[in-house]
Amino acid sequence: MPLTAEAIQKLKEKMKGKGFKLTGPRRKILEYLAENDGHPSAQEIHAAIRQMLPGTGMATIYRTMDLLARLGLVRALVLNDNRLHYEIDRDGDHHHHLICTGCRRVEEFASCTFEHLIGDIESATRFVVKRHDLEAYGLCPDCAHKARCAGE
Amino acid sequence: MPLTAEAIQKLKEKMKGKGFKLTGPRRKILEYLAENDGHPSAQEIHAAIRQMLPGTGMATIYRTMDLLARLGLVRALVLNDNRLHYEIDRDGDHHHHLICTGCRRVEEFASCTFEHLIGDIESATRFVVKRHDLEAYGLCPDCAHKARCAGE
DNA sequence: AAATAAATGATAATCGGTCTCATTTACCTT
DNA sequence: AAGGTAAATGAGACCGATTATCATTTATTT
Ligand SMILES: [Mn+2]
Ligand SMILES: [Mn+2]
Ligand SMILES: [Zn+2]
Ligand SMILES: [Zn+2]
Repeated sequence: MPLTAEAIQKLKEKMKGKGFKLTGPRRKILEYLAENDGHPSAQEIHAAIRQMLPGTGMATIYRTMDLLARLGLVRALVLNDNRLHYEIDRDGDHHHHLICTGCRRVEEFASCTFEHLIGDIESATRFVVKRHDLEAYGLCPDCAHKARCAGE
Repeated sequence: MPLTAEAIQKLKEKMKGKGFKLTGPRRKILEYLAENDGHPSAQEIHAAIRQMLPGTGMATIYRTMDLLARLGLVRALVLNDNRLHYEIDRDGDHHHHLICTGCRRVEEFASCTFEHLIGDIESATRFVVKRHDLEAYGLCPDCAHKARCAGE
C-alpha cells in the first residue's frame, strides 16, 4: 500500500518546514520509499535512485536516510544481514518483523498485546522506554515446507 | 551472578565432548564470560583475554565466539552500536534487554507474557519461529533524572 | 539575478568482521 | 613420555558497510 500523492507532499513539506532543502536526491528518495513497500538497504535505495538520478552518490543516500530517521519520517531496521534497512514510518502503524532465514523474505506483524507490556517493563525496571525493536527469525511457509521435504 | 566452578567445568566438557579442542584462548574466554556478568563486545573480550594471554589475536576471539554460539553456549546480541555483543546462555534464562541511550547501561528483563505471543505470531503468519530478539531503548533512572533536570 | 549557506559527489579513511596461510598446539597413538 | 596429525592460532591482507573531508553545485533568500 504505497502512500498517496498527498501523503508524499506532506513529507516534503515537513522537510522544508524544518529548514532542510528539498533537493533532487531527497525528493527522489522520499518518493521511492513512499511508492514502494519493502525494507530496502541503503544499497538497494542507491540502485533505485540511480535509475532516475544517475550521478547520485552513496554518501548522499546515507546522509539522507540519517536525516529522514532524525525527522521521524523513516525507521531503520536491523535484519541481521550486516546492513541497515529502512522503511517509511507511516504514523500509527507500529509493527514488527518476521525474517525468513531461508529466503530473507520479511513479513510484518503487529502485536498489540505486546505493546501493553511496555508499561510493565517500565515499572519493573524504572527505565523510561522510548522505542523498542522486536524481530523474529524463522522459516516462511515455503522454506519450512522445503526443509520438511529435505528431511529436517 | 557468575557461574559456579562446576558449571564452568560443564561448559569445557561440552566443548571437548563435541570434538573441539580445549585450547588456551578458548579456556580463558569461557572463564571470562562465565565469571563476569555483562554483555561484552568482541573487542572488550579481546582486551580482557589479552591481560592473561597477551598474544591472543582478534580473529581467535571472533572464531571462538562463533563456535560458542554454534554450540549454544553463548548468545549474540545486537545492541545498536554496530558491533555484536555476547553473553553466556545460562539455560532456562531467556531474557531481553533494555538499553539506556544515555549511558549505554544494559538492564535485563524477562517477559513470560511475551513468550506466549510467539504462538499467535506463528499461527497468524504461518512462519515457523526459531528465535526472536527484543530490545527496548530508553533512559535509565539516572539518565532520565538528569534529562528531567536539564529541562527535557 | 546575486548572495549564501546547505547539500552533493568523489574520494579517502575507518571500522567491524572474515580470509589465508605458515606455525603452533591439543590430543591421540604408540 | 615421545611422535603424529588434524585442528587451532596469530599476523596480516582483505572486504563491505558506513563516515569524514573538501571542493563544487544547488535550493532558497534577497
Ligand atoms: Mn515493516
Ligand atoms: Mn543479558
Ligand atoms: Zn523463506
Ligand atoms: Zn543511563
